[in-house]
Amino acid sequence: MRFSKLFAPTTKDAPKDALLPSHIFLIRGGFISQVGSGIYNFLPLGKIVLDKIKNVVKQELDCIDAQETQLGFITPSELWKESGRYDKFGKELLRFKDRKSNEFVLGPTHEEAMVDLVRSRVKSYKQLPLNLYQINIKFRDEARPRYGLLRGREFLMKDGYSFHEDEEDLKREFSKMQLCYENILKRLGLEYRVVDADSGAIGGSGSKEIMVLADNGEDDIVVCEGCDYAANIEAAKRKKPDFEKSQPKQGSGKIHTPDLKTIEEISSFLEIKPSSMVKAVVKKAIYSDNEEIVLFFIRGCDVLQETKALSACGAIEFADISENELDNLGIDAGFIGPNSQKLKMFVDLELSNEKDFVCGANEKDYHISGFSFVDKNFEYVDLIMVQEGDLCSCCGRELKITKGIEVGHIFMLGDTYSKALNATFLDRNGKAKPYIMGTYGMGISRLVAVMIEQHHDEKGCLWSKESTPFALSIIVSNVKDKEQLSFAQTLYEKLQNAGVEVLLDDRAERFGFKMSDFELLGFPKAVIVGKGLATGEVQIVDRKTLEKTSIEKDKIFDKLMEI
RNA sequence: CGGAGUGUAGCGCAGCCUGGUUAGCGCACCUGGUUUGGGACCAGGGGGUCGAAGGUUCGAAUCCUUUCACUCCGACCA
Repeated sequence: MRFSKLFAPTTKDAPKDALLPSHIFLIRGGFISQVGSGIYNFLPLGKIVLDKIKNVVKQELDCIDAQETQLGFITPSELWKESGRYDKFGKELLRFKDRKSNEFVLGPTHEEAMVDLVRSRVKSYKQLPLNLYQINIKFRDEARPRYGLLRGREFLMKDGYSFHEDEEDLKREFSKMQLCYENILKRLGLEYRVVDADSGAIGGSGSKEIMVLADNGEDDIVVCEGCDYAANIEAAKRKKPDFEKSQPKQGSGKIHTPDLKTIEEISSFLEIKPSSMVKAVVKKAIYSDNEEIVLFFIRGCDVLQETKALSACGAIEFADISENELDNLGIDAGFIGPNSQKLKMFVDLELSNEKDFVCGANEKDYHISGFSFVDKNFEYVDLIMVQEGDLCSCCGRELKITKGIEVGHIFMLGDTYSKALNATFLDRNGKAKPYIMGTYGMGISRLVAVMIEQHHDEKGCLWSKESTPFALSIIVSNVKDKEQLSFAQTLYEKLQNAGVEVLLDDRAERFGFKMSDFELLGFPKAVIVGKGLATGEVQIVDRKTLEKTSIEKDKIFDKLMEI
């Protein structure tokens, strides 16, 4: 490709909306342009990168016998109603009607559509397992699109679905998919972690997220320094710490604590450690058909992890709760305890069988000490947020918290969808049974941004070998110099014939302008054909180090073919 | 969905408070010339229903009302 013909409008200034490096450089380099909130055009350079990443993903998937399909972007609402997600999915699901008033949705994910495709055609265990995927546009009407391609409303995603006769076979496929995803990220040159994840509302028996490490990531992930344990903060576990015990001088029983509501106030008043107290967290849980107040009890020094709390009570979300509402229920905020509680409540797992706590007395201005969980029949679940410095439950080393961007999520779904959609096959005993399913997503357009988020410098992009739009740019320093131009052109044609993806920067611009563009666009290498040519030399520039190496002009072709 | 902000040329902005001929500036763009190893210089030039609708006024980019779009913080994010 000749740069003089390439549609790549680069700019010197960043658009005011762009904050993250990936967003700034993709816009400045003319890779993408914004159409509307969360919707982007891909210009030629962006399209090449997108296709390259797509091809890597496709190649790796085809290697493990997954088969590519393409489902309709627009899905009839019927299917969504059948699975029950039409109402559950919320406002992210864009619904509309056609001219005949038939209802449709823009596909945000395709479990329903894929099950529908398979259910009438796969009726025997002999046809299983089956792994189908597509790489296609998705639309989710996000409440708040942001960060360019990282969180768009319209985006390109690879979504795959596997069908099995039993859980065992699903587990086998799940591990295979994990390896496949890891191979994809290795080929793209990305540093990543596979982390335990919360399965969320989609349910199923287990899920893992593939996180690319990046400072601007939206997710907090917990990683162990000693072993390969890693988890999303929403699902992270820790080794139960050895808490120092402390008792109030007042002894056990009811203690008058006028107007002392917070953990800090009471712990300093009674001269005890927060870890010897029980904290009550009140939430209003919203379900699809009703709502209720739920109490969560955790150790005074801990923090409630909301996602864990949500899955404990099975609610869709938590809403804020006002002092008035508490008053109406006869609850004194600041004095809530687990004892003889009428409301629905959950207790953190680490508190089970522990004793000697100070907690609220369920009476204004009073706390009780000496409270024991021993032999108390509460519902114990993991509720706490892992903090930096907690210890790993696997190896006991320290846990660190770092930022990541979710680029893939793999689920062992089980039969949730196949049951809901009545999708069954005949097993070895001739009995009808719902498929056991897995689902596997990977954000392709998000990966374009992630490449830059992880690999850039202050001047621009740093594309890896598998993702770069061009392997090499030949920069003609002065196109009016006939020698330079003709040497560059000859080299360009030779390289092209040898199958190298090469760009010839033959624009009538000054040297500095072209170098800056090269740095912004981020191809791995450039050859400068300039004034050195008079003495028989050209230069190779390495984008990463920005080092220039002079080389005899007659040896440049062979040298380039080596790299 | 709650809070804040911005819409004036392709991009970045000034003008608005205090209404007054043809609405400015920088970058980009076009023509000619000089230049050519780090985003050149000189000269000339093109490009705007001032987000939209309505109102006040002799007169609106400017004041008022409504509305739309976009951005940021938060909530949310199979």
